[in-house]
This record gives sequence, C-alpha cells and structure tokens, in this order.
Amino acid sequence: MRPSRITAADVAARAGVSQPTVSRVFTPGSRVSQDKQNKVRAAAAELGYRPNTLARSLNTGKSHTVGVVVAYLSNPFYPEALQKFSESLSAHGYHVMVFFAANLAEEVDGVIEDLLAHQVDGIILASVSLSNQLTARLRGLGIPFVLFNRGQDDRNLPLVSAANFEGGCLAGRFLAEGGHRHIAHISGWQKSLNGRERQQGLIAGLAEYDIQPIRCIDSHYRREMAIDATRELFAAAQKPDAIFVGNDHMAFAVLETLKGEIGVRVPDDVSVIGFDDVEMSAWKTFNLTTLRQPVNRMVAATVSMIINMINRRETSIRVEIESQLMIRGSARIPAHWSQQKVSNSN
Amino acid sequence: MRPSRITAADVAARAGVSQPTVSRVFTPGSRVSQDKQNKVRAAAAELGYRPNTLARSLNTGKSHTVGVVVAYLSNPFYPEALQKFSESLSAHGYHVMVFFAANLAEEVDGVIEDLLAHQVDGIILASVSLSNQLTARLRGLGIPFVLFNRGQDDRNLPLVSAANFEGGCLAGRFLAEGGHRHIAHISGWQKSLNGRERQQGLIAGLAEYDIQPIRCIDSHYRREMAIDATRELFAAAQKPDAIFVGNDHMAFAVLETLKGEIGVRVPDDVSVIGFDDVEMSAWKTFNLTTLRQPVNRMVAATVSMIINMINRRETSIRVEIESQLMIRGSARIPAHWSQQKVSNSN
DNA sequence: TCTCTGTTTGAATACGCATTCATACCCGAT
DNA sequence: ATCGGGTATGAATGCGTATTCAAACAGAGA
Repeated sequence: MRPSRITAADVAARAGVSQPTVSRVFTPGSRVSQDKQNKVRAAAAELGYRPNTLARSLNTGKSHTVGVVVAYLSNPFYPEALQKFSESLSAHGYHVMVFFAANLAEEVDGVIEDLLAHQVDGIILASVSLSNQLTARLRGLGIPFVLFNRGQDDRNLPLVSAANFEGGCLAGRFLAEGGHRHIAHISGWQKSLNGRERQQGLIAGLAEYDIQPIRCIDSHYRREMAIDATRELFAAAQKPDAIFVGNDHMAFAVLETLKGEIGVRVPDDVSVIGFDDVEMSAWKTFNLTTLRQPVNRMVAATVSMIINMINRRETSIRVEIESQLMIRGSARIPAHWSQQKVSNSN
Repeated sequence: MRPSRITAADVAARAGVSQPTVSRVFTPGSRVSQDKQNKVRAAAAELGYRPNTLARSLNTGKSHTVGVVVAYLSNPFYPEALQKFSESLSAHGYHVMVFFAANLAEEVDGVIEDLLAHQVDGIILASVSLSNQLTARLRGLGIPFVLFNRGQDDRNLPLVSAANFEGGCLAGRFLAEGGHRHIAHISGWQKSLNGRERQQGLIAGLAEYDIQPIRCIDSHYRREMAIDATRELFAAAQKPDAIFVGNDHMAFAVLETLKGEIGVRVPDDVSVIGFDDVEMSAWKTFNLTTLRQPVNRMVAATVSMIINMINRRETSIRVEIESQLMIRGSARIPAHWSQQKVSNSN
C-alpha cells in the first residue's frame, strides 16, 4: 500500500543483475555495460521503478533540496522571485522546500531548525534576517546559505542584492533635477539594511544639489503604514512635492492615497518614485517610475552562488546588482533625462 | 564537514543509554523513564542533536512532506493560497515542496514524477490539471492528491473549489437587478472547469431575467487577453453596460482599460464584477465588486482532506465552498441589495 | 600459453533511524 | 519465598540506496 513498492532489488531480480548494478545505471558517472544497462532500463520501465530519493540522500549525504525562507508574499516582488527560484533550482536538479517566517527571530530560528532536520543542502533567505547565533550555527554545521535582498550588518555574510544606495542616489538626483525641492521619503524598514541604504542613497543624491529630505518616515515595508505616512506628510505645514518610497508595494498605496484621498495630481503636484519594478508597476493604473531590481539576474546570481557553495567551489560571496531607473509617468521627467529603455535581460 | 554529524548513537553514548532509547525519546508516543529521558535530552542539547528526518522517513515510509504544484503566481490569488498552504501544513507537521508547472501535460507529469521520487506523502494541485493517465498512476500508487480550485471532468477526483456556478449566477442576478441589459463575459479558460462553470452560472443567472450575455470571450485567465477582449467589446456596435470577468486578476486589467483607454466611467457607464476577492480588490484603486473565494476556508478544507487521506481516514472527497458576493464600488448596486458584510472568518 | 592491465560486476557494508523481540526489572499478590 | 503481570531497555534487524572491495573477466602483449 505504500508508495514506491518496487525497489532496486526488484528491478535487479527482474533484469537478472545485482542491486548495485541497478544503482549504477541510475547514477550518472558510473559505468555499466551496454548490455546490462538495456536490461535494467527495460526492467525498470516495466516495473515503473524510480530510485527512492530519501534512501539515496541518506547515504550520499546530499538531499538535493534547498530551503527557501521568505517573510511574506503580499509584496509581489517575492512571488516573482519565488517562482524564479523554484524554476532555476529545478533546472539545476534541486528541489525547493518553502517556509514562511516573519522576521521574528524565534520564528526564523525554528524554521531553520526544521530545515536542518530535513538535511537541506543549502538555504536561501529571501528578505529574512538571521540572528548572529544562527549564522554561527549554520557556519559551524557547514551548511551554505545566501541572503537574498536583505543585507545585514555583518558584511561577511553571503548576499545578493540590488545596489540600494546607488538606487537611492539615482532617485534623489532624478527628483532634484526634476525641480523638486520638498522631497519626502517613505522608507523601508530601517532595521533592514535595504531600507537604510536606500534612504542614505536618497540623502546622498539630494545632497549633491544641496537638498535635504523634508521628512523620512519608516513604514516598515507595510502598505497600511505607507498610507498613514502619506496622510501624515500632507497634514504637515510643509507638504512634499515628491515622495521616494521604499518599495513599489508601498508606492502603490501612496499613489492611491494621493489621488483618491488627498486629491493631488501625480506627477503634476507630486512625483512618486518606487523601488523594485514589480510587474504591476508597469500597469497603466500605476505607471510607476521606479528603480528596477533585476529579479532574473538576482535569482540567477543567488542560485549559482548557493550551488557553488554546496559543491565547495569558489564563488563570490557578495553580489550587488545595478538597479536601473525605470522612467514612467509617476514622476516629472527632467528635461535632459531621456526615457531609458527597458532592458529585456532583466 | 557534513551537516548533522551527531547521530542518535552519539547521543546514546553520551547519555549512557542505547540508541533505541534515544529514538524513543524523540518519538512521540513511546515511553521512556523520566530518568533516562532527562539524560538523553541533556546529552542531545549539549551535542546539538536533531533527528535526521531522511533516515526517519526511510523506515517509517512517511516523509511528512506534501508537494504543492502551482501553475503560476502572477495571479495574486495563488501567492495568498500558497502561503496559507505552507503555514497550515507546517502547523500540522508537514513540510511543503513547491513546484511550478504550466498546464502543459508533459510538464505536470514530469513534476509529479519528481515528487514521487521524493516520496511525498500527498500532492496538492493548485490550478493544475492532471492527465487521466497520471491520476490512474497516482491512484495505483496509493498516493493521495487533491485538486485545489481547478476541477476536471472526472467528477470523482478529490476537489476543493468555490461554488463557481452559484457565484456566476449571483453575478448575473446582481447585474440584471442592477438594470443592466447588455452584459458581456470575459471568461476564464474554457478548458478549465472553473472557467466553464462560472460562465454557465452567469448564463443561468441572467436567464432568470430573460437576458442573454451579449458576448462571452475566453481570455484564459490572462491579463493581456483580457485587455484585448475589453477592446474588442467596445469596438463592437453593441457595447456592454456590464462585464463579468472570470477572475480578479483579469478584472483589474479590464478596469484599467475601461477607465484609462476606452474612457468610460465605472460603474456609471459600465459595471464590472470579478471573481476571487484577492487582497488587491479591496484597494481603493480598484474597489472591485467581486465574488469571494474564501481562501482560508478552502485551504483549510484542502489540508484537512489531504491529511485525512494520508492517514487513510474517512474524508469528504469533494468540497465546494460558497462564494460570497463582495459588494464594492465597481458595479451598480440594485436598490434592495443591502451591502453585505465582509465575513471575518474568510 | 602466460602474464598483465583495465573494465564489469556482485557481495558486503554503511547511511541514521524506528521497530520488533527478548530480556531484565519491579511491585504486589499469593 | 514465589509467582504473575506490567514496564523499561537493549540487541538485532530493516528501510532502499550508494559505495567500497575483491573477484571475475576480457583483451593485449610477450
């Protein structure tokens, strides 16, 4: 009644060979005479045999499984990334075990323990932070992990992210050159490196024009908080003429609030710039000018990094991918900034 | 250098007991004297021991892993569902292995083979169809599976879905009573049962008022096709005064096209109703009247169904969950239809 | 014909744990 | 003191595969 009743031994008996021979037929790299190989394959096909991955993993010590931990999926950037992770890892012969963990340290730790018990070969942490204790533990166990889109203070941790600081700079310059002078920032979580770097980038970019942001509000990458922040900005005496938002997900909420509730025009009265360039940003409804995080490239880099680490091969440990400004309609376009092309090799 | 160097035998040695005793300590249901139990737990803690799930699975025959196959994540209904699946299954002690498979039969088959090799205990197919050959195979192997939100012609397959026909009816009645007479349908994929049932429901609902839809266009649940369909509808002589759209994801595209491109007002000129009630539907930008598919309840039903099947317990095989009309602002509200409450137990 | 490489192959074993089975043990009842 | 019934424990075994290791074999060169 159990699945996979038929074992290598069954196939061996049917094919008139030994079990190890069957094993070798299904193990790339092993040599078996063409004759026996045919017999084995025939017998396997007739019986519907598939090698039991669990047993295989048990004595190779490699599960060919990668754990992907993600905080949440309501920001559409992560579904996009998750799907690409799965597809890319599958193409490399790895299976994906997904876990969700909000950024509570205990929760993450529990999930990691779970993954360890499952003997995953590697772990990808998408937008999830790791306690120092846990990174030490993982290192001690020699199990590779990569942070995706979420740096930490420890600059030695393997990381793939966009060039957040430069992106922030770019946003700042673009807004400054667009003639804005009262620029606010609805920032990503300031306890995440991403959030801080983008903010610092904005400040640096504006500083080149001797501008300081009129206000920076930490909205934790959360939609509701971004809405509140928007209201707050426009309740103040000095209202902004531009808002740089920590990610697209919040930027949508900001746009909505500006147009639907506050009643200002975008970009005529207020310019808005986001960060991520998720698919929705290009929708006519939002038409959001934003800094692209090239998901495909980021995922590819992460996957190749983790696979290299699993195989104990040399690999770069930190990859920062240039983020490109996608100029659309939500922010005034400075005269001499040409509309940049959308790269197809995102 | 390998992960999880320490085994039950190591712990046993350290605690001065036998390996089976260690095993029993970590196997709920087994009895061990309090004395040894303490010693074992202490030793395990000191050594950082975790039972190796692979080895455990190998001889229990249960991997405590469920495969979740999903077609794509660009429709936000699926990320929501996926996250809930993962959380719910985790809470029940199961791990989730995700796979993506477009609806090409070969692709799905390959993925399933992969899952079988991994000895998953059960499979959830979210919006993915199964070839007859494959369902037979799975049945033969005795491995449970449940179709989620995607029925097939074979009415004996385990399925959880919303009441699509009734939902379609409801949409039809609501539009008819709202005074619309030129009602079009931008439908979901007509090769999926969902898509057909919703359409048939609409037709039946309208029939009660002696109305026939002026047009039904199959847009395959695809955004771009929905946009084209919208254009097509308004290029015709007889333009619709209401559109029922096969899911929210397409409805957003329809709204966008109506307002931004065709230049009609919603709901003044045209009413729009969607299906799903994804989170975005409640955003002020869309404010979409739609038929709710209660994700939480659907996921809970699916999970309990699959777990019952895994444990060879009695379980209902088909669950159809009532879909509730969420009245918002994208469709004219008939006089005597009261604003329905949003159930919190979604 | 004989020896010597090089290739196939099977017997034995290990991977880490759960599970039978039999033994040792304990306490109360006789 | 003896016995019975229940519990706690360890030795042995098996899950399905990959991997030594040695034996069997084939062919080449002498």
